[in-house]
Amino acid sequence: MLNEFPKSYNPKDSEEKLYKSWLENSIFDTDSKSEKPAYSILMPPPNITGILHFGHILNLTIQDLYIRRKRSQGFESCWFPGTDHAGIATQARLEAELRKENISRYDLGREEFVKRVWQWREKYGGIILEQMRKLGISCDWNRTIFTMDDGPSNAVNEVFIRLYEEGLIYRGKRIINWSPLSMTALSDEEVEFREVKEHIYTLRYYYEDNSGYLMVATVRPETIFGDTAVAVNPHDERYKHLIGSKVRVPICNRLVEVIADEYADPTFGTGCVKITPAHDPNDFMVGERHNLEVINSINPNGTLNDFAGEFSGLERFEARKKVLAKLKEFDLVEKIEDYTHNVGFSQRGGEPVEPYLSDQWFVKMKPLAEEALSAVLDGEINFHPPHWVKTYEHWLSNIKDWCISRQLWWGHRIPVYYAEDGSFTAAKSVDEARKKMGLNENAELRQDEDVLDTWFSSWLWPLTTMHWLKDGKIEDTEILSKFLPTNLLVTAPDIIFFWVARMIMATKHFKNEIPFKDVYFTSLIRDGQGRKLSKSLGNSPDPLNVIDKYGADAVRFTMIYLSPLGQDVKMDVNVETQDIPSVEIGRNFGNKIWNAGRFIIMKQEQILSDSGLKSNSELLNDSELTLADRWILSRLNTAIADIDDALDNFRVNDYSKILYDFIWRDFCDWYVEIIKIQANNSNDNNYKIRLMNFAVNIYKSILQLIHPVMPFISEEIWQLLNPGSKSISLVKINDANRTLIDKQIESDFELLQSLIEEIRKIRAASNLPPSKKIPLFLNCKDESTVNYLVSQIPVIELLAKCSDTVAGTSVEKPEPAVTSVVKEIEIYLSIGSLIDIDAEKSRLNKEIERLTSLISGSEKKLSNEKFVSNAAAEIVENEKNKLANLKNSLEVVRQNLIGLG
RNA sequence: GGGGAUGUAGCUCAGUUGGUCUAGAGCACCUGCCUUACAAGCAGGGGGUCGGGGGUUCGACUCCCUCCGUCCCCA
Repeated sequence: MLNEFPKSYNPKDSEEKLYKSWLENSIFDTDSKSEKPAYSILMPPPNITGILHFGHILNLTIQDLYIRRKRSQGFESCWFPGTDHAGIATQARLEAELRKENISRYDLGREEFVKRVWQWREKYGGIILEQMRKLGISCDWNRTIFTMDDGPSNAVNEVFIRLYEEGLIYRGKRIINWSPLSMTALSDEEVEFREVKEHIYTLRYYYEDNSGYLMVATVRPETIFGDTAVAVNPHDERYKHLIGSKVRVPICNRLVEVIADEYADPTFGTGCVKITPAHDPNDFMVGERHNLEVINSINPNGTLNDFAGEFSGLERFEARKKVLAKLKEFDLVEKIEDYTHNVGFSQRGGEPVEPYLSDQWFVKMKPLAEEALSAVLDGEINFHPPHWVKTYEHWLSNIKDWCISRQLWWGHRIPVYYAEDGSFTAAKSVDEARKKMGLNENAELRQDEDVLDTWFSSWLWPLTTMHWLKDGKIEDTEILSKFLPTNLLVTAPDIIFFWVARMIMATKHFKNEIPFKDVYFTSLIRDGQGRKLSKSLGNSPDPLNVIDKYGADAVRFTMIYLSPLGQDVKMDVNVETQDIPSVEIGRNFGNKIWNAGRFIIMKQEQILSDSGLKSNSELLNDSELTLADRWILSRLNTAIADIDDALDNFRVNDYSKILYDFIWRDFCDWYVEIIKIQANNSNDNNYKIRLMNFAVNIYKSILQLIHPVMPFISEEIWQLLNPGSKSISLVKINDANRTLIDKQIESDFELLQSLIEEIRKIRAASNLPPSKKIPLFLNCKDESTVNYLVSQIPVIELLAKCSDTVAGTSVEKPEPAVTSVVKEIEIYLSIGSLIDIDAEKSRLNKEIERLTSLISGSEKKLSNEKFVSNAAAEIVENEKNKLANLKNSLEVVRQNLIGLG
């Protein structure tokens, strides 16, 4: 037995073995034909280039917690896993590999390149899912999908075509966010704004007749080659006379008109602003209003083009320096000032994005946004914490069209076909396109070169995971009718727009259904200094190492324990050792549970072997239940009810604290100690067996309660207690039995606890060694208290290290003694010569001081007529009782002090 | 500039509709214990004018105003 139950829990021995057995026993598999009520969660698909980080750990733990809990409550509990293809990241990964071979994707050609990406994906794309298994998560792996699989791809095509036909997808020439590094368009959401310290340059734009110049301020002098006007505000008196005249763009000497437009802010800079329609979204709009020429002077890779003359081919920031030098050379710079402003950076490559004029595909968002907004505002979908609703509402109310085309090769190629005359249509195939366009079957058609934004497939996740339009036709699958809407989505708030909002849009629009009922936005993980975990700061340990050191259960529990709803999680990170020491909380707790189990099992076996009796499953009779037995039943059921409440309201952090306090404080510190007493004080072996069966039952409930967050250790011990059982998660968990919750018993027990704690305190204050048993005298106010305490003498004596207890209503104080009073029970410890009179006097004096100040506070309150007349009768009554109690205690302490001489 | 969150013990946080006793817990710190489930443990202790100021109220950590600090999102 001891082999099976080492002194401390070793997760390494259990985790791999148990996970394997769960898979072998198909514990996580689900059946859409099941009669059981459904519960489902969609896993936010990690991308195939991803590796596990602490954000995932928190996120996955919360999902697994709910899935496992619902499974044990008898639901058909299905967690849908999968991965997304991450267009830009994956393509970049492969291009980096190709660079090592000294080739580019153009050398390979599109078809070959895509083939290589698939090969890469086969090899590495599942790594993150493998890593996730180390955490013990219980998703239905049979249902794993990948956004580039045929099913999801068919759905993407179908959706694109439908939206196109509804007029919700259109092609347009617009200024979009361009990534010069990835050489593709980005959506607005993929751009991050950061404050950057730069300069503002005031340049001289000479009048046509060179009689003077206009001062024009710009932060981007390298874009002058695209200037096609200078704007002033129509109400700006300084420049009114110049409107309609021409000025000379520095260096290139092109003449451009001075135009009047409200966009020019008279209070900013000189009040004159150069207009470069191809390189600034605001300028573009000015250009449209004034019908200006649009000159694109920058190449897709961020270098200047031939419009820049001698600067052609220079990278944009390099070009800025060179252009500036030239401007200075010609004395065209009026002044240079420091200037701090916001610059957009690509979330992917990290480089500043280039506002870029190009043909792209867009989704018209307004009509989709309206449905999505009302689903949340009307309470069909609930956000936790609810304050995210405001963010959501703000975004949807100010929504702009979504740029969905990407100039990449890896992704869903846009299902649009162009004829030679430039006309085009969206279709599932060339043939269908020809038919739609009324062309003969030999007509040459060219498919759009671009692919779709990865999120254009992710937003269909609630549908594609359930095989909607897998074949392009069937919209109502058995899975959908069973599991949609899903119950819960757990995600980081930074993808609320990218993904959450768009899934609501798509599911509403295409299926007229909500994708999920509740959305839990997880906390951000930060280090001890409040910084985000990041590779470059080196404060982001590999979760797999941490799991390896402490065990998956410890990591899971600690994360939940440290993560309050709606607030960031701070975890101390030791950068040198790449350790997270606070995971000890979870490890220690796991070990505590382990040892409590170890004790109960060992005790049970010891009783059986000592008595020679056979084990049975008889429990304690009602009449045999002691106060402590009833108390632990009451506490257990209180804990179950509280846990239900916490989890129903998405307070996972409370759930972990309820468990921690109940298991450690109530069960281990008090109940297990009392079991020892109850077992040792009885000669009835059959009673002892019943007692231990009773304790084991409580303990099994504990395992079931802890299982959602600590699946491995709970399963491991469950197997020891129930040899042959397939899994703890297949055993239905009981609801709270509220008839066993007894507040009177709890308060009786609290009196016992207070008494024991008070005795321990005065023992400690008198430096009495724990090994020394002290005779105890208790003087009580009434007979019922005496009777109650007498019944608890074995417990008091053992837990407070006392002996020869005398309890009564007129117990004399022994001399010399250390003394105290708690809840109107006078306590005397007869310690003879061990007493330190001076120390005892000073302790009592301190106590008198404390009580006196409390009494004066209470008296003041009660002498306030307004308090007595305004406050609720119950409150006043309580205050009076409190005062009486304090006065009584004070009197006792005073007498005790006098007694010391 | 707009919106949101947050400020309670050295650190991380609880504190439910204002009165429950004397503001709690974990970690850290100090003291004493290998009390045969657990030293990854047990028992005890010190430590807070609840960010500052004002207001409402008999009574404010809790409600209102204002200021200050920190963080996030959007423009």
